[in-house]
Parts: sequence; C-alpha cells; structure tokens
Amino acid sequence: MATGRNHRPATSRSRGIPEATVARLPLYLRALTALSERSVPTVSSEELASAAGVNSAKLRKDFSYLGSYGTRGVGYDVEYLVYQISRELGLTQDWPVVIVGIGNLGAALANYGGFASRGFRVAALIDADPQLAGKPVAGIPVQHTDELEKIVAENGVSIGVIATPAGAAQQVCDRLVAAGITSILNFAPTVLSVPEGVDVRKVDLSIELQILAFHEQRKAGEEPATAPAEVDTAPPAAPPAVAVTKRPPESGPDGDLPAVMPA
Amino acid sequence: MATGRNHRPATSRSRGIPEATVARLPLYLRALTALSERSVPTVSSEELASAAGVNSAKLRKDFSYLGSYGTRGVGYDVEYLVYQISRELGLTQDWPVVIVGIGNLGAALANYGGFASRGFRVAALIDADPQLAGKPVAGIPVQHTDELEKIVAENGVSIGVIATPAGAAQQVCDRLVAAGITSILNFAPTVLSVPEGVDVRKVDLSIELQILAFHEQRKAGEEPATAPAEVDTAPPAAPPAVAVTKRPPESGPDGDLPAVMPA
DNA sequence: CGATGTGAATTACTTCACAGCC
DNA sequence: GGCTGTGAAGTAATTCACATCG
Repeated sequence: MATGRNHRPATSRSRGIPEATVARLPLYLRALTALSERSVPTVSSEELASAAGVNSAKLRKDFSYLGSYGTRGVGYDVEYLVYQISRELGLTQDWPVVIVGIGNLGAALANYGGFASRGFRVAALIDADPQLAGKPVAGIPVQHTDELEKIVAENGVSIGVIATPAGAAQQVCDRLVAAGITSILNFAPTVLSVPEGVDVRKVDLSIELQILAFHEQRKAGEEPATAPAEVDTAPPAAPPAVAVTKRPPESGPDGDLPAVMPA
Repeated sequence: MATGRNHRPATSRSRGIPEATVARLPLYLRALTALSERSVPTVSSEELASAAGVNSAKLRKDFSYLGSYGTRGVGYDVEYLVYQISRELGLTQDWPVVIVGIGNLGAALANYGGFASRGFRVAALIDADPQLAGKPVAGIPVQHTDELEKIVAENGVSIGVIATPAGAAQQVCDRLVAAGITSILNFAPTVLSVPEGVDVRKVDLSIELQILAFHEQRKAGEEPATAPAEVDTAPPAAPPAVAVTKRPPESGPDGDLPAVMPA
C-alpha cells in the first residue's frame, strides 16, 4: 500500500483513535456493507475479521476505540455498526472532490464507481490542456486550470486529487491549498510539501512494485520457483571511498528514473 | 496509502530489514536518482531526508540496516547509494509484469512511465473481453484471458497486477497463482485470499479517500475552514440493543457500496 | 569539526488471555 | 456457553542523543 501522512507529530491521535485503526475502518465498512446487502443481521468478530482479512483480536481492539457496539455472546449488529463506522469516518457528510489532471489515470478515477458512493462526489474535473476543456469525461465536463480557484470556492471542496505529471504536481498542490483545500490524495510520484494542517496521502504504483520486487527477490533464494531473467548490471566502481570525488556522468547502474505520470 | 501485506508472522523480517524500512527505500531511491541526474556527487542525511519527506534520524537508521554506506563528516555518495538500494530492492534484475483487466485503470497503468524504468517491464496485457483482443494499448496488444497461463509460463512472470472489477479479482488471482505468480498488486476493492508464500499488496482509492475524510472531519470542529455541505442522514434506529432482531431491509443510513472498479 | 552510525528510550501497534456480560 | 471488551505482555517502529571517525 502506498500511503503518506501529515499530522501532528504522529502521537496525538485525532481523538484517541490510532492511525492504524483508522486505516482499517474502511476495510471493515466494506465487509459490513456486503453483509448488509445480503441482509445478514449480526456477525461475530471472527467472521467479520476473516472477511476483512485481519485477525479477530485486532478487530475487537479496533472497535473498542469506537465504543462498545457489540453484544457479548452474540456479536455485532451489522446495520448499526455500518452506521457507527460511517459516522466515525465522516461519511455521513457529502464530500465534494476535484480531480486535477485528466489523463489516462484521471479519467480512470473519474469513472471509478467507488467514488460516487460513500459520500464522495466528483464536483469537477480540471486539466491544463485547453483542448480538453468542455469535453465530458465520465459525464462531467473538463474545466480549465484557470478556473481552479473558482471551482474550489464555489463548491466548498476540501478534498483534491492530483493525477498530473510529476512536474506539475507541486504547483497544482500549491494552488489547491491556496484555494482552501485541506486534504490531498496524490498520485504523482513526488513528495509534496504542504503547510501545517493540510493532509496528504500518496498512492504510488512504482513504490508498490518495488516493495513486491524486494520480497520476490528473497523468495528466489529459497525455492527454485519462477526465476526472473538475470540482467547484466555493472557493479558500480565505488566503495564508500573517497566520496567527494565526482565521478564522470556515465551515470550509475541504472538508466533513467520514471517520475512522469500518464497524465 | 493503501497497502497490504502477506508474510511470515510479520516478525522475521526478510533478512533483518524491517518492513517499514523496505517501504521507504523506493522513496530514497527516487530522491537519489533525481540528485544523480543533476550530477550531485554527495548528499547528507539531512538533505536527502528532506527530499524524501522523512526525518534524518529515520533515514540514517534505515540505511544502517543496509550497511555503512556513508562517510562521517561528509555524507553519502549518491551513485553508490543508488546502486546499493537498487540491489537491495532487487531492481538490478528484470521483472516482467502482466496486467490483467485493461479498462480505464489498466490502460492507465500500461501507459504509466514509471513502469518501464526501474526494471519493470510490461510483458503482457490481458483482458476477458474478446473485443479487446489484439488491439494495442500503450503499444502492447491485449491478449485474451484464455492465454493467461501460457503467457505467465512463457515469460517467466512472477508479478501480476490485477485491475479488473471486484467480482473477477479473486478468480483472476487464483489463476495467476496457479500459473506460478508469487506477487500480486491488487487494484480491485476486494480482499484476496492467497496461499502461503504469495505476496499481495493492495491499492485502494476508496480507502484512501475515507481516511482523508476522517481527518478532514476532525479539522472541521477546530477551524472554521471550508465546511463541506451537510447532508441529511437519518440516525439509525438501533442502539446495540436486542441484536438478533432482524430489522427490515429498509437498509441503513448508506445506500449502496461501490465495489465495482472501472474495469 | 561535522555528519554518520547506533545503543537506549520512547512511542505505537499487535497479540494474548481472560474477566465480564448476554 | 459463547463472544465481546480490555488490561497486560510482547513486538515493531520511531526518536533521541552521543560516541565515533573521516
């Protein structure tokens, strides 16, 4: 999972609920909603935990931070729990969202079904390309970046999604923040710097793959499983030696870095 | 960020490097590569940490798990560190990857620049829609799901990306695993169950937004900032009361759940 | 002197195990 | 009897602070 935070020192959980617990609430909510749709009235911590992919002790501990919503000897009332978690997550409100950067990814996000439900509403799509302006994506007309501030203000938007190329991300971020946005979901492969009080979460495909590669590499040593093709890589001439000696720009063992998003 | 794991009990770090550290290595690598491109020869823990968005103590501790690659009084040799981290992450190998589910999102992923670099190579695009078969996306012809096993075997693929609708994800996952894949990056909003030894990481847009909403809700109480539109939500009639009493299916405070991906 | 590398202290998170209540 | 709720124990991650060395 790729994520990022930005809070008061990390301690001082926003009202006693640990970050790790908050991150799991949406998981529980999804599992509960599925049960709700099947009209299942109650569920035990064991069952729900299994559906959410965690262990039951963790789930019970998580719920204990919200309050005592279960019934001993029985389990949890599905509908009631759905409501309590929704409320805790702030999903009983309407959250207008703007997506900036309507390339491949931005379009995918705009079309994402999970967006519409659960209180999130795509209030506007924004792109710097004048060619796109006016064209509808997922039924919503794309607007030009010039309108950004106006759009945010008029719709009372407080959550922004950045799906631009890496190069444009910080600039877009600054404008979003200046316009009043206080939560950002960033898909561009860059570290965004934001003022105190603004939350940033990051989703980074490349990072996730690299983490998988790390573990995959370990496995290779153990089992003679599907072995990836070896590739020649000149071990770089440099031990942590003389240091300040600037080596010629024939560049290290790697070629380029990505950094550019689909846009 | 949305992520997921699947390992030996969580303890037993794969050779001494903590999970949390592994998750940050790609961040360092990106920052270092940017420095490398600007031909910066050395960097201090302070500078690099700032570029990667972490604090310097954490960065030094992280690097200490890899070895002593710095020079006291000076800092780290950029090129050398790029190589060491790349090697540690397994990026000096070639990793063929298949993407299953070429909808909006799958296409965005196929076009993602960050894929091609850093050792990841899109070996194939796979979709269940016969209409798509043969059509090129990002220059790569889409192949039909029937070919899945053959493609994985012939290309020695060990990493699979699932970008299908939620309903198809588990089934696709099972086939990938049966075909020999041992690492999965899952974009579908479902909990995948996999056998021991298979790694799953999850990227879930909806979850990230919900976490943002949680924190956003907190802020609203403090500063009179951009307030989201209140929406009427009938507080559910049920206290954690009688429990087993199945309430009428007039459903809870929420309408539907998403669960369906762009496809 | 200046910046790394790292034990020790702190804080966060998870898991255990069982008392308490329906 | 069965399952929740939670202190206590255990484990992981972060931060501190300083000895160490180029």
